[in-house]
Amino acid sequence: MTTSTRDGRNGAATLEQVAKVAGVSRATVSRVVNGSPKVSDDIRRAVEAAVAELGYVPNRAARSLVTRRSDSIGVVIAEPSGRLFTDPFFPRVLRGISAYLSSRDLQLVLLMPAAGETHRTADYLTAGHVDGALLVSLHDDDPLPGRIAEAGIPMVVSPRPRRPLAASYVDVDNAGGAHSAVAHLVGNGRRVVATIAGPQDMAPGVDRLTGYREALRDARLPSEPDLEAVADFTQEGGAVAMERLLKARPDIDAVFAASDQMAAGALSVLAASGRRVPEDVAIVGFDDSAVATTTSPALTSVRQPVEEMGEEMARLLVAAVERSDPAPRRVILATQLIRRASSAGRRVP
Amino acid sequence: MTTSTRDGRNGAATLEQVAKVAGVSRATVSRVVNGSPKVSDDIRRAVEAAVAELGYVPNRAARSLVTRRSDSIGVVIAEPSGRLFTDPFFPRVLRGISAYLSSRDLQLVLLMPAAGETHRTADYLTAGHVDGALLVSLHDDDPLPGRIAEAGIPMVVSPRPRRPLAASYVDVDNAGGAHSAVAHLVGNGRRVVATIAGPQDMAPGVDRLTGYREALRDARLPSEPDLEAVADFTQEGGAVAMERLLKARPDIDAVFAASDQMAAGALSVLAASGRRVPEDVAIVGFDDSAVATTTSPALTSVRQPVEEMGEEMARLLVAAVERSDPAPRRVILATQLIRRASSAGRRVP
DNA sequence: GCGTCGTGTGAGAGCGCTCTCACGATGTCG
DNA sequence: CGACATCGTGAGAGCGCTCTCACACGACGC
Repeated sequence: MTTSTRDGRNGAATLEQVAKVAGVSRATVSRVVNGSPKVSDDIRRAVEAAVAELGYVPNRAARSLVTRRSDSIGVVIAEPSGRLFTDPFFPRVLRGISAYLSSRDLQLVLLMPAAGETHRTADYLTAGHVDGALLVSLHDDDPLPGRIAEAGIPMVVSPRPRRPLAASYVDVDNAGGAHSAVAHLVGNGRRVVATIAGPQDMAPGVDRLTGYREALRDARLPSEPDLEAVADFTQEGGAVAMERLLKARPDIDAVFAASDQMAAGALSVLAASGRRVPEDVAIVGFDDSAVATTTSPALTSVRQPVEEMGEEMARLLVAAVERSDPAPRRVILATQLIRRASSAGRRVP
Repeated sequence: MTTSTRDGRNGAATLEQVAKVAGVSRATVSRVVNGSPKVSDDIRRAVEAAVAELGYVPNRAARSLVTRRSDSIGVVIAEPSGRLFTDPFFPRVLRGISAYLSSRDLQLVLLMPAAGETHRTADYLTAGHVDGALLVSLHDDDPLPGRIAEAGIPMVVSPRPRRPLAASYVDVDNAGGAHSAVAHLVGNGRRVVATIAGPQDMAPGVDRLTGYREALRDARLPSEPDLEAVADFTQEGGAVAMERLLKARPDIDAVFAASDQMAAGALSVLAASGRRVPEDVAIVGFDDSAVATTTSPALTSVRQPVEEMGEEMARLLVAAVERSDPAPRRVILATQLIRRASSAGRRVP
């Protein structure tokens, strides 16, 4: 290392300077920096030495200008879907996304549009500021995916969109997770298994309900409307749903809630009604969030590989951007049932 | 609107084309787009019409290349500080940051470096890819702020750094919040008030402990080492600390925990020891996170204006970038005590 | 020994924008 | 009525990079 090191930003070295130091042309330095194979070994070494000496970092703007790629990916996290404020789902997805993008030297541009900013967000994404978009947790009626598809920008969404959409998606096996939860309850001797379902305008809500029904059918238990209450993934919603269920069917001996938050709400209602958990009523949640361990008793819950989802989304998107491969792909990740006290033991008849 | 609309990205209109349609020069269009005052009204209108007609959006890369500004801000969220996975603090801060940046048409580039990537992150930030940096929740020994300061990149950190640092910061009034929590407990007739403190290598941990001590002093209650246990903001840590406290001082009648997670851990230990909350022992948490309402009883907690913190950080940073004003500023936001069942009522002596 | 090819390198154009500077038109003053 | 500001506009350079194309050079075949 000699005298000249990078000094902040304004003194940043340019290709030109590296070329002069290495005694080659600008074009050759560019080739080395971009890993072109058609450079002789000795020249490559000379250039690399010059790059190191000057602390050269390519100017992204200049490169983008000519390549017409921004080397950045937009990540859209939609308006507070309750989830935003109650469990650390988003940071974990972002971690997964970030890990993959940074390994590929891509920028993660985060967009958290407020309500009513859909238009603005779509404008931004379609203006060529990003090479692709990752859409997390949109509602089914959001016009964003449509606008992006129209503009021909590659995208990957999660969860599974319920309307047909020419886009790749990544999701967890919601139905399978619900199925395993209910099978677990039935396996413990429960016979009157209710569910507090999530909102039916999002795939996770729908799929978890489907999984519940299929598990009952597989266990040859009747699936009754009385045993199903739809709520909104929140604690308050879960509490209200539980009250409704108990009123209709006081003989309930197990509950599968489609989120931990709703399970927590149900728990307080069960306690208030004088029922013991898990002795009288067993309960299983979904998400395996922080809440699951703070309730008493702690919640059995379905864990999803959240970071992995983010990583997989990023991987699919980058592949689509690079190969400009329009064939949509689907990735479904497995869930895992985490057993805790809320569904322990076996009911004594 | 005529035939020519923007078609995705490649067909994007350029200044040149807008100029031709409007019948003026490229320079004039540039002036209009950038809001220069020295353009006559009729020409301005003509240009604006042409811009609308062509759906013109300035090319960020080209602009950056000449202005030598990236119009983007780096936001660094450090390695899982526990907090990342247990409460929705980060999404909320990000929301605040995002809201302000998008109002100023600035890109939010998110960095979530994994352990050991500090060097890489610093390289990125100092390479001129961003105009400024927001550092959230770093540990005191993180070398990142130093590197950034060295490179002369504007930055704002949160929480308050404990080592002297020539940077602006935003934080909540941790000491004040803790003080109000303890005053509340004392006001309810509690006399043996313990605390489960946070890690002492971060300002929030230190400041909340300080607030606790000051409140005891103000209430003319003795501050005893026996009544203080340090934990790590997690539920497990809180449980262990509570056990330690009970062993040393079985007569404890109130606990101030520096996080809701720790309060939740303490709650389970108190229950296991046969103590009733709030009748025998009252407890107050900090953060007012989702956990606070799922425990039983629900936790009284100190609420912090998280979104506001993010917004304020962004505001300070943008001001520093624009005015290249190196004078560090400090902003401390007020907290609010949210009363719930865990500290209700009054002890019957 | 001359054409032909392949291979590594350099010259140069140009990506879309901003910004300085020059210039013509208009207004102001002595 | 000429000298001089003032103001709005246009011409043109140049930001740092990539990429096409031409060229020099050695290897090869006839």
